[in-house]
Amino acid sequence: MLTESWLDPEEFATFRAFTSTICRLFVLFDQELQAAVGIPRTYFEILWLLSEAPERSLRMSEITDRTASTPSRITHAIGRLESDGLVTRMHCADDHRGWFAVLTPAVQSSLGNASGPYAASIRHHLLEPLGIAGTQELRALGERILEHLGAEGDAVSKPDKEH
Amino acid sequence: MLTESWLDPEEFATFRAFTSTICRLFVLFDQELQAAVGIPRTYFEILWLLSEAPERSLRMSEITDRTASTPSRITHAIGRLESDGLVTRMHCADDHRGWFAVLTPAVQSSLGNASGPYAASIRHHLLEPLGIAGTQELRALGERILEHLGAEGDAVSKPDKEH
DNA sequence: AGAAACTAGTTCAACATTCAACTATCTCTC
DNA sequence: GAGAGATAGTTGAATGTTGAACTAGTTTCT
Repeated sequence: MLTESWLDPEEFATFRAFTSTICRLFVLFDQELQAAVGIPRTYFEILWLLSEAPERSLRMSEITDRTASTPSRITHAIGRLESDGLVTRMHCADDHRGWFAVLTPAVQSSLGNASGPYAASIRHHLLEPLGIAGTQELRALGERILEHLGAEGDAVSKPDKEH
Repeated sequence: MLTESWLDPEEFATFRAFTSTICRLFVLFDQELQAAVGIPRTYFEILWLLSEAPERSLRMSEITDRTASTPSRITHAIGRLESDGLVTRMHCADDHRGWFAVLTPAVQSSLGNASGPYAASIRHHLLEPLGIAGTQELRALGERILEHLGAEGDAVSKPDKEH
């Protein structure tokens, strides 16, 4: 152990099992999508969000928030998706600082192939092994953590508040 | 929705809650560690592994496995940690293809500062909101998924088996 | 109206990750 | 013991991510 204030074995085991599982799942999903569409999972999540949005479009900042990402990353991501012809940018009329990312019609056909296998992979590697009960448990736990993160508000973005 | 074979709302909600929670947690942990030691979380995990290992050393391949990573990534990571003076490489006597990564004595003091806040962050953002019962549930779920991944063996590495 | 502060998004450079060769060693089999 | 195939790890180029500095538009306050 690195210090005496380290996690106790119980906590440690949970953290490890948790993160290691996630990492392995993410790797699988990434491979699946890379093979199917040639884009990373994080980029596919953006297309997914857009596909559900009204007008198939979202503000850059909205994408940033919903993907728990950063403005910079989204700028780069949309840049690449744009040059792939999957997305276009549209200037925002209300707020001239803002931009919308809009799904192109082309994307519909080119991604139909991807979403099926991706969904299958999620079902196969995450949902099936858990079963219905486990799936509900997992969702409840995830939501509890998220709630807690949200409740802390700005304290989260300033970790030095802890001391 | 991108296609008719997409996830149903229940499955969708679970997957979203799950991944979004993880991403947010990982971002927090990353910031914490970046501030404390100036290395990414994934690199810190390697140091953590090494600190627990006998002789404070592990084979490259062992690190690859335990971090659910790739050989290339570990090579690069150890390369950086080495040039930071946190790790050294030691040729493996038994198997001349192999190398050990060994924690330097220097690292003990320089990481003592980091592990405390990191542990606190894990406790604060993950374990506390769940409570003891939730923590145990989470571990059980993680292990179930992992078991399933393991059970599939090589089928996992060849996703085209699904069709 | 005009300055200060804030917000949306981009840019650039440093850094991390991936993927596909590639080298070196080991193991198995004939 | 020689050759085929497997395993351990590295390399380098392409790609993705981060963080700080920046531009431009918007709000707020007086």
